[in-house]
Amino acid sequence: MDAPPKVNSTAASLLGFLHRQPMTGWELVQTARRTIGDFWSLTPSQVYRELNGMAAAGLVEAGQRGSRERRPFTITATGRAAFRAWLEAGPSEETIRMPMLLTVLFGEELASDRLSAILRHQRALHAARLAAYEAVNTTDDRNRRTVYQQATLDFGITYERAVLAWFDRLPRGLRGG
Amino acid sequence: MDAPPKVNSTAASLLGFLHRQPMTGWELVQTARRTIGDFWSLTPSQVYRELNGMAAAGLVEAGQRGSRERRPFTITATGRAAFRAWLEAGPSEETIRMPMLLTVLFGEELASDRLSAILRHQRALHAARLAAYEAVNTTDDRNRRTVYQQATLDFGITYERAVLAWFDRLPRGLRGG
DNA sequence: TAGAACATGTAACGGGTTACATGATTTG
DNA sequence: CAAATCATGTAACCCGTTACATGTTCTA
Repeated sequence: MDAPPKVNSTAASLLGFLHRQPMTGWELVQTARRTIGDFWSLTPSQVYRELNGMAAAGLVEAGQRGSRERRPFTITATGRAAFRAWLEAGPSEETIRMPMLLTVLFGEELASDRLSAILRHQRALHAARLAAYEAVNTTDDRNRRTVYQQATLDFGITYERAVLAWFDRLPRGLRGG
Repeated sequence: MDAPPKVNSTAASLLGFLHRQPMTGWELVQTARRTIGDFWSLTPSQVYRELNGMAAAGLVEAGQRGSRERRPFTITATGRAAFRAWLEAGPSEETIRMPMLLTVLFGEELASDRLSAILRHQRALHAARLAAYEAVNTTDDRNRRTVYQQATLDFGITYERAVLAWFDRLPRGLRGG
């Protein structure tokens, strides 16, 4: 009857990965980078801290230390319940923070060639990200991805294409010569 | 020769607004919500804390308290230098955090009608945001907006349209219905 | 004139970021 | 075998969020 402890999205994601098998902190870092890194950033520090916190709260259990101080964590029944509660609650509200748009908004204070140089650089970063997504999308075997994984990849591609289209529709004054 | 103190994007934005005239914390909150609120969230608490910090660092100066404990802040020469340094440096790297995509990725753990209900709700939120942007774009006098303001508005519209298109291309299993 | 909304803050917490430490393993 | 890199963490800081307090002005 006790409600399971509330977890944040980072902790919940770790619990999600631990459903399949026990993992060490490092393995979780790698898994997270690979599977959610494109839309949910995290650092090793966070992972180790969350694991300690979740162990204290009984959501995971630490196993025996192996070589190199490596310590596998196993999800508990409480951990599964906490993950499920987080998932059922639906996504928390998206907080949009776009540093580039701050630069654009205050752009009149900048020399116009400096602003357009900054924007061209930003465009290149987005173009590179799009290329990476499309490479994965076309090269890798599609059947290796679940519909859920494919949906997140599609989001990335759709987003980056839209951003590039925005760059290319900027007035000349901002886009540069 | 002394490098100006480094400021974060929130503090820098406040300095940007203070270029025109001295403002109180509350006025800054309103101005920020109105002009950058769509792509840079901030709370009154942050504003008051940043103002105190910047006053201690000599970037702004607090004026006489007026009625209702109201206290106007004026930007200093150091403050202008710090703002300029922040602006010249270009935007910090965008950290993308999309809680909704976490829900999608772990979606196979959810009952499929629950997932599609969540996604339909999210779609409605984005549709509402797009409608609000487009209302501003078509109703308000375009000549009241600088090219910089128009560019950020265009970004919002482009982004929300792309997100809606993504929703509408999801496989039936995720979209429901 | 009582209650609502406005305006101005402080305090505490949560969690993301950065810096640092240290032993294990790999590689030149 | 020395240097680089891997792996595992701790500590401190920064800053966004939430909760709370309090006086002021407006409105029914």
